[in-house]
Amino acid sequence: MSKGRAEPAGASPERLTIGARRYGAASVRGLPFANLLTRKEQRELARIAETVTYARRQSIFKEGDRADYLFVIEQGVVRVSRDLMEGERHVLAFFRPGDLLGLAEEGRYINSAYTLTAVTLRRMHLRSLHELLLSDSQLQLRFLLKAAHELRMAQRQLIVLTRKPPHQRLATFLLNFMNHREYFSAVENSVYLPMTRDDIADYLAIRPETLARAFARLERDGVIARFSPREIRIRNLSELIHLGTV
Amino acid sequence: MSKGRAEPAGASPERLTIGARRYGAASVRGLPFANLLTRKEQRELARIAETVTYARRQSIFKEGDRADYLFVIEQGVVRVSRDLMEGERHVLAFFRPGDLLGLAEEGRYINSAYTLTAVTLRRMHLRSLHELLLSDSQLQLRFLLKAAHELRMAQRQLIVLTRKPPHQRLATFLLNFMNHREYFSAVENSVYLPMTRDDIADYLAIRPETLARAFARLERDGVIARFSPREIRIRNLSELIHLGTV
DNA sequence: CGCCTAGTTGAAGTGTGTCAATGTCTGTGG
DNA sequence: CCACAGACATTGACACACTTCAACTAGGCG
Repeated sequence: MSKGRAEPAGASPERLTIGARRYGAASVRGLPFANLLTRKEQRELARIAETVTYARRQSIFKEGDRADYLFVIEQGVVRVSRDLMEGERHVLAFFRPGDLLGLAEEGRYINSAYTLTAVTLRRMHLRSLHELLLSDSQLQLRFLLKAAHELRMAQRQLIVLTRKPPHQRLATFLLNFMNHREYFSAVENSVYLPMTRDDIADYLAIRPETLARAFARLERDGVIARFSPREIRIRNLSELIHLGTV
Repeated sequence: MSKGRAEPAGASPERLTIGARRYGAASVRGLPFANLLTRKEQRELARIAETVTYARRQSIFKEGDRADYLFVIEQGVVRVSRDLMEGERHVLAFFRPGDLLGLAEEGRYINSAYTLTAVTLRRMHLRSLHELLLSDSQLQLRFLLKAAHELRMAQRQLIVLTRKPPHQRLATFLLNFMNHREYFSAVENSVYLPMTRDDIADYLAIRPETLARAFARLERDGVIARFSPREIRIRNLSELIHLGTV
């Protein structure tokens, strides 16, 4: 069964092996995602994009850095966060393949981006992207729809974080991750979480201790089981959905 | 001085008189707003837009309604909210002139919109807007930038609502309103709030009682003074900024 | 002028934050 | 491959802030 180890440091990010169970490959095409790029649009972008790779646990950019590029994630998971006063930190999102990275204001990134796994990105100079979007309005519409999608997600998250108790925030979070093949094994009914408890706590706007109690509660109520801190088995999906649906 | 009365029910929304003090006229052009439309772009939009007006305290649309139109606010204030379980409600925004109204998903509005004052809107059929945006990529870029702006605001709000105590959320809220000529009188240093305490509480994700205590605290600390529930005088701006800046 | 709604204030309950200690994993080096 | 160190995660006890429940006040509209 599961040995409960974390993902191997040198592993290719598209194949994460958890115990004996293999988590499927990530692919930009074929993900159950709204607003993804068509092949033609990807080719268009490829003309102005260059591929860059980052190792695990590296900073891509920090808030306040000059924003020269917009990134599209090809592979891996990126943590997007903002620093608050006195070492506090808010995690705004965990971005995965297909997501757009690099929200800026007045030429500066407003968030920091950090790789949780090895990551492959396509980056585009804002200047050339600007030109391309003006010349290809179908492509631009994709970006607009993607932005609208992000806006809906942000509003959703706002409601979850301000109105739901910790165990329901956690339920919502787990459901989110179950929607992504790379980190959900349907055979074992288990989710692999590629981030630490501190990351999740900062994402759900609670303390790590409170998060631990939320995990304990879901486990006590038979909703989940914990193999290891990062591998969670779903034991009662309908109850999880009941708790986690906004 | 101020008679502390609420805005007159039949008043034209572009001139709100508070006591002896007159609050300036609202205008789409000239507002200190990023991402506003140029005159040329407004003419473009005008071709497919029709002007509609709503009286005060009316529903424009409800969440779940078929989304046929996107709205641009010309005059007045619109409350955007989402219903939660059991009569609870979250207010996502108070929209003013220049704001885009009508975020939808799968052909349905995801929020409800309600007028707090008399409101003038321009509404555009999504179908014709879709066409227009594809044919005018400069205009589409405006919409994209506006969406990015909304996204930044949502992230900001997320941090305020999850990390700041009630009196600081209130400070942030008051500062927001001070940025808008229609509701801020520089001469008297006073802000007029066109919504009820319940609206503000639902926006700040606190109970009305907690909001009342937050008002009391800012007043006790000499930051504000209350003429009437809806008219607030700013007594210590730098402290308000200190408290309310994210 | 009086009723009804909106707003404020007080007192008690509850859940999350905080502080501290213990337990457990992970990734390193031998 | 194994063992160990340090980071990560969990659990318990207590404090405090917001919520809840209730009473009271004030303002606006009929």
